[in-house]
Amino acid sequence: MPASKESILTHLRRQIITLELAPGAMLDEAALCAEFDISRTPMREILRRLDGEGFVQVRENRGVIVAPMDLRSMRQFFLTAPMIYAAISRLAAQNAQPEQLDRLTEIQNAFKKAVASGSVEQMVYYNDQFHYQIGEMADNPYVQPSLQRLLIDHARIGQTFWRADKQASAHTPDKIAEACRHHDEMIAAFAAGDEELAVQLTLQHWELSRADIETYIHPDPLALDSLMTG
Amino acid sequence: MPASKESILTHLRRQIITLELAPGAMLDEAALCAEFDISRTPMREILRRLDGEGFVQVRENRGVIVAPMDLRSMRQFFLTAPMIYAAISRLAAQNAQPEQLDRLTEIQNAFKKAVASGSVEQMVYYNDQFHYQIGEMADNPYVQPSLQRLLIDHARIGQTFWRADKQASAHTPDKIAEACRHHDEMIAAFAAGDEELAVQLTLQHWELSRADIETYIHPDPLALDSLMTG
DNA sequence: AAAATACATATTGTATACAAAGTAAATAAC
DNA sequence: GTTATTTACTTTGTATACAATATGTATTTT
Repeated sequence: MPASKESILTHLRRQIITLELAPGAMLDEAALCAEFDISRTPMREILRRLDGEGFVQVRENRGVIVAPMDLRSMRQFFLTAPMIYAAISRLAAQNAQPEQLDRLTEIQNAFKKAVASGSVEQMVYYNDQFHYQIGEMADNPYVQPSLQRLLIDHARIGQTFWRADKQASAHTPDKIAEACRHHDEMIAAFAAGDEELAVQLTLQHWELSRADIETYIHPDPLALDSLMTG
Repeated sequence: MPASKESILTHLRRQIITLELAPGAMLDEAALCAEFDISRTPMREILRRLDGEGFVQVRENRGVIVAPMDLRSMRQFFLTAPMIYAAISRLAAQNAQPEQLDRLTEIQNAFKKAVASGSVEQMVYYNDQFHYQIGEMADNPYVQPSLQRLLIDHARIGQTFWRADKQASAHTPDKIAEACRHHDEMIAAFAAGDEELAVQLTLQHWELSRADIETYIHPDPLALDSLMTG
Protein backbone atom coordinates (compact mmCIF):
# COMPACT_ATOMS: atom_id res chain seq x y z
CA MET A 1 0.00 0.00 0.00
CA PRO A 2 1.55 3.33 -1.03
CA ALA A 3 1.90 6.06 1.59
CA SER A 4 -0.21 9.22 1.19
CA LYS A 5 1.54 12.30 -0.11
CA GLU A 6 0.70 14.21 3.03
CA SER A 7 2.24 11.55 5.28
CA ILE A 8 5.37 11.45 3.13
CA LEU A 9 5.69 15.23 3.37
CA THR A 10 5.34 15.09 7.14
CA HIS A 11 7.83 12.25 7.37
CA LEU A 12 10.49 14.00 5.30
CA ARG A 13 9.98 17.33 7.07
CA ARG A 14 10.49 15.57 10.37
CA GLN A 15 13.60 13.76 9.20
CA ILE A 16 15.07 17.04 8.03
CA ILE A 17 14.46 19.10 11.17
CA THR A 18 15.68 16.31 13.45
CA LEU A 19 18.89 16.04 11.37
CA GLU A 20 18.10 12.43 10.57
CA LEU A 21 18.66 13.73 7.06
CA ALA A 22 21.82 15.81 7.21
CA PRO A 23 22.01 19.29 5.69
CA GLY A 24 23.42 19.04 2.19
CA ALA A 25 22.64 15.32 1.92
CA MET A 26 21.59 14.07 -1.49
CA LEU A 27 18.04 12.73 -1.76
CA ASP A 28 17.77 9.83 -4.18
CA GLU A 29 14.49 10.14 -6.03
CA ALA A 30 14.37 6.48 -7.05
CA ALA A 31 15.18 5.30 -3.53
CA LEU A 32 12.45 7.47 -2.03
CA CYS A 33 9.95 6.16 -4.59
CA ALA A 34 10.80 2.61 -3.57
CA GLU A 35 10.71 3.44 0.13
CA PHE A 36 7.22 4.95 0.02
CA ASP A 37 5.93 2.84 -2.86
CA ILE A 38 4.86 5.64 -5.18
CA SER A 39 5.97 6.54 -8.67
CA ARG A 40 8.32 9.32 -9.64
CA THR A 41 5.71 11.87 -10.63
CA PRO A 42 4.13 12.37 -7.19
CA MET A 43 7.49 12.02 -5.47
CA ARG A 44 8.91 14.78 -7.62
CA GLU A 45 5.92 16.91 -6.69
CA ILE A 46 6.60 16.29 -3.01
CA LEU A 47 10.24 17.28 -3.43
CA ARG A 48 9.30 20.52 -5.23
CA ARG A 49 6.87 21.38 -2.46
CA LEU A 50 9.57 20.79 0.13
CA ASP A 51 11.73 23.11 -1.93
CA GLY A 52 9.04 25.79 -1.83
CA GLU A 53 8.92 25.39 1.93
CA GLY A 54 12.70 25.66 2.26
CA PHE A 55 13.39 22.11 3.45
CA VAL A 56 15.31 21.04 0.35
CA GLN A 57 16.94 22.51 -2.73
CA VAL A 58 16.04 21.24 -6.17
CA ARG A 59 18.93 21.86 -8.53
CA GLU A 60 18.16 21.73 -12.23
CA ASN A 61 19.36 18.41 -13.62
CA ARG A 62 21.53 17.85 -10.57
CA GLY A 63 19.26 16.28 -8.04
CA VAL A 64 17.79 17.33 -4.74
CA ILE A 65 19.69 18.02 -1.54
CA VAL A 66 18.57 18.75 2.01
CA ALA A 67 18.77 22.53 2.53
CA PRO A 68 22.37 23.22 3.54
CA MET A 69 23.25 25.24 6.63
CA ASP A 70 26.06 27.61 5.82
CA LEU A 71 27.54 29.91 8.42
CA ARG A 72 26.81 32.81 6.08
CA SER A 73 23.07 32.65 6.69
CA MET A 74 23.62 31.84 10.36
CA ARG A 75 24.29 35.51 11.02
CA GLN A 76 21.11 36.43 9.21
CA PHE A 77 19.29 33.89 11.32
CA PHE A 78 20.25 35.59 14.59
CA LEU A 79 19.35 38.98 13.19
CA THR A 80 15.97 37.96 11.87
CA ALA A 81 14.58 35.45 14.32
CA PRO A 82 13.70 37.73 17.26
CA MET A 83 11.92 40.21 14.99
CA ILE A 84 9.76 37.60 13.29
CA TYR A 85 9.10 35.63 16.47
CA ALA A 86 7.98 38.77 18.29
CA ALA A 87 5.73 39.84 15.41
CA ILE A 88 4.17 36.39 15.19
CA SER A 89 3.53 36.24 18.93
CA ARG A 90 1.86 39.63 18.91
CA LEU A 91 -0.41 38.58 16.08
CA ALA A 92 -1.13 35.25 17.75
CA ALA A 93 -2.20 37.04 20.93
CA GLN A 94 -4.52 39.19 18.81
CA ASN A 95 -6.05 36.45 16.68
CA ALA A 96 -5.88 33.16 18.58
CA GLN A 97 -9.02 31.02 18.22
CA PRO A 98 -10.13 28.69 21.04
CA GLU A 99 -9.67 25.52 18.93
CA GLN A 100 -6.19 26.71 18.01
CA LEU A 101 -5.32 27.19 21.67
CA ASP A 102 -6.59 23.68 22.38
CA ARG A 103 -4.34 22.34 19.66
CA LEU A 104 -1.41 24.33 21.08
CA THR A 105 -2.06 22.81 24.50
CA GLU A 106 -2.18 19.34 22.97
CA ILE A 107 1.20 19.90 21.33
CA GLN A 108 2.62 21.23 24.58
CA ASN A 109 1.42 18.07 26.36
CA ALA A 110 3.13 15.92 23.76
CA PHE A 111 6.23 18.07 24.21
CA LYS A 112 6.16 17.53 27.98
CA LYS A 113 5.90 13.78 27.43
CA ALA A 114 8.92 13.98 25.16
CA VAL A 115 10.86 15.87 27.84
CA ALA A 116 9.86 13.29 30.46
CA SER A 117 10.89 10.41 28.20
CA GLY A 118 14.13 12.16 27.30
CA SER A 119 13.66 11.59 23.58
CA VAL A 120 15.65 14.36 21.90
CA GLU A 121 14.06 13.69 18.52
CA GLN A 122 10.57 14.06 19.97
CA MET A 123 11.52 17.20 21.89
CA VAL A 124 12.86 18.80 18.73
CA TYR A 125 9.76 17.79 16.81
CA TYR A 126 7.11 18.94 19.26
CA ASN A 127 8.96 22.13 20.07
CA ASP A 128 8.93 22.86 16.34
CA GLN A 129 5.24 22.02 16.13
CA PHE A 130 4.54 24.30 19.09
CA HIS A 131 6.07 27.30 17.37
CA TYR A 132 4.57 26.34 14.03
CA GLN A 133 1.14 26.34 15.65
CA ILE A 134 1.75 29.85 17.00
CA GLY A 135 2.34 30.80 13.38
CA GLU A 136 -1.02 29.29 12.50
CA MET A 137 -2.67 31.36 15.23
CA ALA A 138 -1.04 34.54 13.97
CA ASP A 139 -2.95 33.81 10.77
CA ASN A 140 -0.88 36.18 8.68
CA PRO A 141 -0.04 34.89 5.20
CA TYR A 142 2.76 37.41 4.83
CA VAL A 143 4.95 36.59 7.85
CA GLN A 144 4.16 32.90 8.07
CA PRO A 145 6.56 31.92 5.27
CA SER A 146 9.42 33.63 7.08
CA LEU A 147 8.54 31.96 10.35
CA GLN A 148 8.50 28.56 8.68
CA ARG A 149 11.96 29.05 7.24
CA LEU A 150 13.29 30.24 10.58
CA LEU A 151 11.82 27.22 12.33
CA ILE A 152 13.55 24.80 9.98
CA ASP A 153 16.97 26.20 10.82
CA HIS A 154 16.16 26.89 14.45
CA ALA A 155 15.30 23.23 14.95
CA ARG A 156 18.53 22.18 13.26
CA ILE A 157 20.86 24.74 14.82
CA GLY A 158 19.35 24.35 18.27
CA GLN A 159 19.55 20.58 18.23
CA THR A 160 22.18 20.53 20.97
CA PHE A 161 19.90 22.46 23.32
CA TRP A 162 17.89 19.31 24.00
CA ARG A 163 20.86 17.00 24.45
CA ALA A 164 21.29 17.95 28.09
CA ASP A 165 22.75 14.60 29.08
CA LYS A 166 25.53 14.47 26.54
CA GLN A 167 27.05 17.86 27.16
CA ALA A 168 28.85 19.98 29.72
CA SER A 169 27.43 20.38 33.23
CA ALA A 170 26.57 24.01 32.52
CA HIS A 171 23.98 22.60 30.22
CA THR A 172 21.60 21.13 32.74
CA PRO A 173 18.03 19.97 32.24
CA ASP A 174 17.09 23.22 34.01
CA LYS A 175 17.12 24.97 30.69
CA ILE A 176 14.71 22.54 29.15
CA ALA A 177 12.43 22.97 32.15
CA GLU A 178 12.62 26.72 31.72
CA ALA A 179 11.78 26.50 28.03
CA CYS A 180 8.86 24.29 28.92
CA ARG A 181 7.64 26.84 31.49
CA HIS A 182 7.88 29.56 28.86
CA HIS A 183 5.59 27.52 26.66
CA ASP A 184 2.99 27.26 29.40
CA GLU A 185 3.15 30.97 30.12
CA MET A 186 2.90 31.77 26.44
CA ILE A 187 -0.25 29.71 26.10
CA ALA A 188 -1.75 31.66 28.98
CA ALA A 189 -0.74 34.98 27.41
CA PHE A 190 -2.27 34.02 24.06
CA ALA A 191 -5.46 32.88 25.77
CA ALA A 192 -5.67 36.19 27.64
CA GLY A 193 -4.95 38.14 24.47
CA ASP A 194 -2.09 39.87 26.29
CA GLU A 195 0.09 41.02 23.40
CA GLU A 196 2.80 42.66 25.46
CA LEU A 197 3.25 39.68 27.74
CA ALA A 198 3.27 37.30 24.79
CA VAL A 199 5.99 39.30 23.07
CA GLN A 200 8.02 39.61 26.28
CA LEU A 201 7.85 35.86 26.93
CA THR A 202 8.74 35.12 23.34
CA LEU A 203 11.83 37.28 23.55
CA GLN A 204 12.86 35.60 26.81
CA HIS A 205 12.31 32.23 25.20
CA TRP A 206 14.43 33.27 22.24
CA GLU A 207 17.18 34.59 24.48
CA LEU A 208 17.36 31.25 26.30
CA SER A 209 17.83 29.46 23.02
CA ARG A 210 20.17 32.06 21.56
CA ALA A 211 22.48 32.08 24.56
CA ASP A 212 22.70 28.28 24.43
CA ILE A 213 23.53 28.22 20.75
CA GLU A 214 26.14 30.89 21.32
CA THR A 215 28.02 28.73 23.80
CA TYR A 216 28.56 26.26 20.98
CA ILE A 217 29.66 28.88 18.50
CA HIS A 218 31.77 30.93 20.93
CA PRO A 219 32.67 28.34 23.57
CA ASP A 220 33.04 29.72 27.07
CA PRO A 221 36.55 31.28 27.19
CA LEU A 222 36.91 30.20 30.81
CA ALA A 223 36.21 26.60 29.98
CA LEU A 224 38.74 26.86 27.20
CA ASP A 225 41.21 28.40 29.64
CA SER A 226 40.75 25.62 32.18
CA LEU A 227 41.24 23.14 29.38
CA MET A 228 44.57 24.70 28.44
CA THR A 229 45.91 25.07 31.95
CA GLY A 230 44.45 21.85 33.34
CA MET B 1 9.09 25.56 -30.32
CA PRO B 2 8.10 25.13 -26.67
CA ALA B 3 8.73 28.01 -24.26
CA SER B 4 11.29 27.52 -21.48
CA LYS B 5 9.96 26.86 -18.01
CA GLU B 6 11.69 29.94 -16.68
CA SER B 7 10.07 32.17 -19.29
CA ILE B 8 6.65 30.67 -18.58
CA LEU B 9 7.11 31.31 -14.86
CA THR B 10 8.07 34.93 -15.54
CA HIS B 11 5.17 35.36 -17.90
CA LEU B 12 2.57 34.01 -15.49
CA ARG B 13 4.00 35.95 -12.54
CA ARG B 14 3.75 39.10 -14.58
CA GLN B 15 0.18 38.40 -15.66
CA ILE B 16 -0.81 37.83 -12.07
CA ILE B 17 0.72 40.95 -10.54
CA THR B 18 -0.59 43.18 -13.34
CA LEU B 19 -4.09 41.73 -12.80
CA GLU B 20 -4.16 40.47 -16.37
CA LEU B 21 -5.06 37.26 -14.58
CA ALA B 22 -7.70 38.20 -12.03
CA PRO B 23 -7.48 37.05 -8.40
CA GLY B 24 -9.48 33.88 -7.97
CA ALA B 25 -9.49 33.13 -11.72
CA MET B 26 -9.30 29.48 -12.70
CA LEU B 27 -6.17 28.40 -14.56
CA ASP B 28 -6.88 25.74 -17.15
CA GLU B 29 -3.96 23.33 -17.17
CA ALA B 30 -4.70 21.97 -20.64
CA ALA B 31 -5.12 25.46 -22.10
CA LEU B 32 -1.81 26.61 -20.62
CA CYS B 33 -0.08 23.50 -22.01
CA ALA B 34 -1.41 24.34 -25.47
CA GLU B 35 -0.52 28.02 -25.14
CA PHE B 36 3.11 27.38 -24.23
CA ASP B 37 3.47 24.13 -26.16
CA ILE B 38 4.63 21.93 -23.32
CA SER B 39 3.13 18.81 -21.80
CA ARG B 40 1.23 18.56 -18.57
CA THR B 41 4.07 17.31 -16.39
CA PRO B 42 6.30 20.42 -16.60
CA MET B 43 3.25 22.72 -16.60
CA ARG B 44 2.04 21.14 -13.38
CA GLU B 45 5.49 21.67 -11.93
CA ILE B 46 5.35 25.33 -12.88
CA LEU B 47 1.95 25.71 -11.24
CA ARG B 48 3.18 24.07 -8.02
CA ARG B 49 6.14 26.39 -7.94
CA LEU B 50 3.87 29.39 -8.36
CA ASP B 51 1.88 27.99 -5.47
CA GLY B 52 5.01 27.83 -3.34
CA GLU B 53 5.70 31.45 -4.21
CA GLY B 54 2.16 32.51 -3.33
CA PHE B 55 0.99 33.48 -6.84
CA VAL B 56 -1.59 30.72 -7.17
CA GLN B 57 -3.41 28.17 -5.07
CA VAL B 58 -3.36 24.50 -6.05
CA ARG B 59 -6.45 22.83 -4.65
CA GLU B 60 -6.37 19.04 -4.42
CA ASN B 61 -8.41 17.59 -7.27
CA ARG B 62 -10.08 20.93 -7.84
CA GLY B 63 -7.76 22.84 -10.09
CA VAL B 64 -5.57 25.87 -9.74
CA ILE B 65 -6.72 29.43 -9.14
CA VAL B 66 -4.88 32.74 -9.06
CA ALA B 67 -4.27 33.65 -5.41
CA PRO B 68 -7.45 35.39 -4.23
CA MET B 69 -7.39 38.77 -2.49
CA ASP B 70 -9.78 38.71 0.40
CA LEU B 71 -10.32 41.73 2.59
CA ARG B 72 -9.47 39.57 5.57
CA SER B 73 -5.79 39.43 4.71
CA MET B 74 -5.86 43.07 3.55
CA ARG B 75 -5.69 44.18 7.19
CA GLN B 76 -2.74 41.87 7.77
CA PHE B 77 -1.12 43.36 4.72
CA PHE B 78 -1.18 46.90 6.14
CA LEU B 79 0.11 45.67 9.47
CA THR B 80 2.95 43.63 8.07
CA ALA B 81 4.24 45.55 5.08
CA PRO B 82 6.03 48.45 6.80
CA MET B 83 7.82 46.13 9.21
CA ILE B 84 9.13 43.82 6.49
CA TYR B 85 9.95 46.62 4.06
CA ALA B 86 11.92 48.47 6.71
CA ALA B 87 13.81 45.33 7.74
CA ILE B 88 14.63 44.50 4.12
CA SER B 89 15.86 48.02 3.42
CA ARG B 90 18.12 48.01 6.44
CA LEU B 91 19.64 44.70 5.37
CA ALA B 92 19.99 45.90 1.79
CA ALA B 93 21.90 48.97 2.98
CA GLN B 94 24.20 46.65 4.95
CA ASN B 95 24.78 44.04 2.26
CA ALA B 96 24.32 45.63 -1.17
CA GLN B 97 26.89 44.48 -3.73
CA PRO B 98 27.99 46.82 -6.55
CA GLU B 99 26.59 44.58 -9.31
CA GLN B 100 23.30 44.43 -7.45
CA LEU B 101 23.17 48.22 -7.28
CA ASP B 102 23.86 48.36 -11.00
CA ARG B 103 20.97 46.01 -11.61
CA LEU B 104 18.74 48.12 -9.35
CA THR B 105 19.67 51.22 -11.35
CA GLU B 106 18.86 49.38 -14.58
CA ILE B 107 15.44 48.47 -13.26
CA GLN B 108 14.86 52.04 -12.12
CA ASN B 109 15.73 53.27 -15.63
CA ALA B 110 13.22 50.85 -17.12
CA PHE B 111 10.72 52.08 -14.55
CA LYS B 112 11.31 55.69 -15.55
CA LYS B 113 10.77 54.79 -19.19
CA ALA B 114 7.49 53.15 -18.22
CA VAL B 115 6.43 56.29 -16.36
CA ALA B 116 7.34 58.45 -19.37
CA SER B 117 5.42 56.20 -21.74
CA GLY B 118 2.46 56.09 -19.37
CA SER B 119 2.18 52.30 -19.54
CA VAL B 120 0.50 51.27 -16.30
CA GLU B 121 1.35 47.61 -16.81
CA GLN B 122 5.03 48.39 -17.19
CA MET B 123 5.04 50.73 -14.22
CA VAL B 124 3.51 48.03 -12.04
CA TYR B 125 5.99 45.48 -13.31
CA TYR B 126 9.18 47.48 -12.95
CA ASN B 127 8.13 48.90 -9.61
CA ASP B 128 7.66 45.32 -8.44
CA GLN B 129 11.03 44.33 -9.87
CA PHE B 130 12.65 47.29 -8.12
CA HIS B 131 11.44 46.18 -4.72
CA TYR B 132 12.15 42.54 -5.49
CA GLN B 133 15.75 43.49 -6.28
CA ILE B 134 16.05 45.22 -2.91
CA GLY B 135 15.03 41.89 -1.44
CA GLU B 136 17.86 40.25 -3.37
CA MET B 137 20.29 42.79 -1.98
CA ALA B 138 19.11 42.16 1.57
CA ASP B 139 20.26 38.59 0.94
CA ASN B 140 18.36 37.15 3.86
CA PRO B 141 16.73 33.78 3.17
CA TYR B 142 14.43 34.19 6.15
CA VAL B 143 12.68 37.48 5.35
CA GLN B 144 12.78 37.22 1.57
CA PRO B 145 9.80 34.84 1.36
CA SER B 146 7.67 37.31 3.29
CA LEU B 147 8.75 40.19 1.11
CA GLN B 148 7.86 38.25 -2.00
CA ARG B 149 4.37 37.55 -0.77
CA LEU B 150 3.87 41.16 0.22
CA LEU B 151 5.02 42.33 -3.21
CA ILE B 152 2.47 40.15 -4.99
CA ASP B 153 -0.41 41.74 -3.13
CA HIS B 154 1.11 45.20 -3.04
CA ALA B 155 1.34 45.19 -6.83
CA ARG B 156 -2.26 44.06 -7.10
CA ILE B 157 -3.77 46.26 -4.38
CA GLY B 158 -1.78 49.31 -5.45
CA GLN B 159 -2.72 48.97 -9.10
CA THR B 160 -4.79 52.16 -9.05
CA PHE B 161 -1.83 54.19 -7.83
CA TRP B 162 -0.36 54.19 -11.32
CA ARG B 163 -3.58 55.02 -13.15
CA ALA B 164 -3.21 58.75 -12.60
CA ASP B 165 -5.06 59.71 -15.78
CA LYS B 166 -8.21 57.74 -15.12
CA GLN B 167 -8.95 58.95 -11.64
CA ALA B 168 -9.91 62.01 -9.58
CA SER B 169 -7.85 65.20 -9.83
CA ALA B 170 -6.47 64.66 -6.33
CA HIS B 171 -4.63 61.74 -7.87
CA THR B 172 -2.13 63.61 -10.00
CA PRO B 173 1.01 62.31 -11.66
CA ASP B 174 2.84 64.17 -8.88
CA LYS B 175 2.57 61.08 -6.74
CA ILE B 176 4.18 58.91 -9.35
CA ALA B 177 6.98 61.46 -9.69
CA GLU B 178 7.44 61.41 -5.92
CA ALA B 179 7.57 57.61 -5.84
CA CYS B 180 10.15 57.74 -8.60
CA ARG B 181 12.22 60.25 -6.64
CA HIS B 182 12.07 57.96 -3.61
CA HIS B 183 13.54 55.18 -5.72
CA ASP B 184 16.47 57.37 -6.75
CA GLU B 185 17.12 58.42 -3.19
CA MET B 186 16.89 54.85 -1.98
CA ILE B 187 19.49 53.73 -4.51
CA ALA B 188 21.81 56.44 -3.19
CA ALA B 189 21.19 55.39 0.41
CA PHE B 190 21.92 51.74 -0.38
CA ALA B 191 25.07 52.70 -2.25
CA ALA B 192 26.22 54.80 0.72
CA GLY B 193 25.36 52.01 3.14
CA ASP B 194 23.24 54.49 5.09
CA GLU B 195 20.85 52.17 6.95
CA GLU B 196 18.89 54.85 8.76
CA LEU B 197 18.27 56.89 5.63
CA ALA B 198 17.31 53.80 3.67
CA VAL B 199 14.75 52.82 6.30
CA GLN B 200 13.39 56.35 6.56
CA LEU B 201 12.96 56.63 2.79
CA THR B 202 11.36 53.22 2.66
CA LEU B 203 8.80 54.21 5.27
CA GLN B 204 8.06 57.45 3.40
CA HIS B 205 7.67 55.45 0.22
CA TRP B 206 5.32 53.05 1.95
CA GLU B 207 3.28 55.90 3.44
CA LEU B 208 2.78 57.41 -0.03
CA SER B 209 1.42 54.13 -1.30
CA ARG B 210 -0.58 53.38 1.84
CA ALA B 211 -2.31 56.76 1.85
CA ASP B 212 -3.25 56.34 -1.79
CA ILE B 213 -4.71 52.89 -1.27
CA GLU B 214 -6.64 54.18 1.71
CA THR B 215 -8.43 56.80 -0.39
CA TYR B 216 -9.91 53.92 -2.37
CA ILE B 217 -10.92 51.99 0.69
CA HIS B 218 -12.17 54.99 2.69
CA PRO B 219 -13.11 57.50 -0.04
CA ASP B 220 -12.70 61.17 0.87
CA PRO B 221 -15.81 62.11 2.92
CA LEU B 222 -15.74 65.66 1.51
CA ALA B 223 -15.89 64.39 -2.03
CA LEU B 224 -18.81 62.23 -1.03
CA ASP B 225 -20.49 65.27 0.56
CA SER B 226 -20.08 67.43 -2.54
CA LEU B 227 -21.54 64.62 -4.56
CA MET B 228 -24.64 64.51 -2.39
CA THR B 229 -25.24 68.27 -2.22
CA GLY B 230 -24.16 69.12 -5.76
C1' DA C 1 -42.30 20.74 -9.00
C1' DA C 2 -38.40 19.89 -5.90
C1' DA C 3 -35.06 16.84 -4.33
C1' DA C 4 -32.20 13.06 -4.86
C1' DT C 5 -29.78 9.66 -7.25
C1' DA C 6 -27.32 7.75 -11.09
C1' DC C 7 -24.96 8.38 -15.12
C1' DA C 8 -21.95 10.77 -18.49
C1' DT C 9 -18.27 13.96 -19.03
C1' DA C 10 -14.43 16.68 -17.89
C1' DT C 11 -10.55 17.42 -15.10
C1' DT C 12 -6.97 16.06 -12.05
C1' DG C 13 -3.59 12.61 -10.29
C1' DT C 14 -0.35 8.66 -11.18
C1' DA C 15 2.53 5.35 -13.63
C1' DT C 16 5.68 4.48 -17.05
C1' DA C 17 8.24 4.84 -21.29
C1' DC C 18 11.32 7.77 -23.69
C1' DA C 19 14.58 11.81 -24.25
C1' DA C 20 18.11 14.73 -22.58
C1' DA C 21 21.53 16.04 -19.54
C1' DG C 22 25.05 15.16 -16.38
C1' DT C 23 28.77 12.01 -14.36
C1' DA C 24 32.44 8.96 -14.27
C1' DA C 25 35.68 5.89 -16.35
C1' DA C 26 38.70 4.53 -19.82
C1' DT C 27 41.45 5.55 -23.55
C1' DA C 28 44.20 8.68 -26.29
C1' DA C 29 47.11 12.62 -26.85
C1' DC C 30 50.66 15.53 -25.24
C1' DG D 1 52.52 11.24 -15.86
C1' DT D 2 49.15 14.47 -16.62
C1' DT D 3 45.52 16.37 -19.22
C1' DA D 4 41.77 15.89 -22.92
C1' DT D 5 38.43 13.59 -25.19
C1' DT D 6 35.42 10.03 -26.07
C1' DT D 7 32.11 6.68 -24.54
C1' DA D 8 29.19 4.15 -21.38
C1' DC D 9 26.18 4.73 -17.71
C1' DT D 10 23.29 6.97 -14.32
C1' DT D 11 20.13 10.38 -13.20
C1' DT D 12 16.89 13.92 -14.31
C1' DG D 13 13.24 15.90 -17.30
C1' DT D 14 9.18 15.30 -20.49
C1' DA D 15 5.37 13.13 -22.92
C1' DT D 16 1.56 10.32 -22.77
C1' DA D 17 -1.57 6.70 -21.46
C1' DC D 18 -4.39 5.23 -17.75
C1' DA D 19 -6.84 5.70 -13.14
C1' DA D 20 -9.34 8.31 -9.83
C1' DT D 21 -11.96 12.15 -8.54
C1' DA D 22 -15.08 15.83 -9.18
C1' DT D 23 -18.82 18.15 -11.84
C1' DG D 24 -22.90 18.75 -14.45
C1' DT D 25 -27.03 16.75 -16.54
C1' DA D 26 -30.71 13.81 -16.96
C1' DT D 27 -33.71 10.75 -14.95
C1' DT D 28 -36.29 9.03 -11.22
C1' DT D 29 -38.69 9.43 -6.98
C1' DT D 30 -41.52 11.79 -3.65
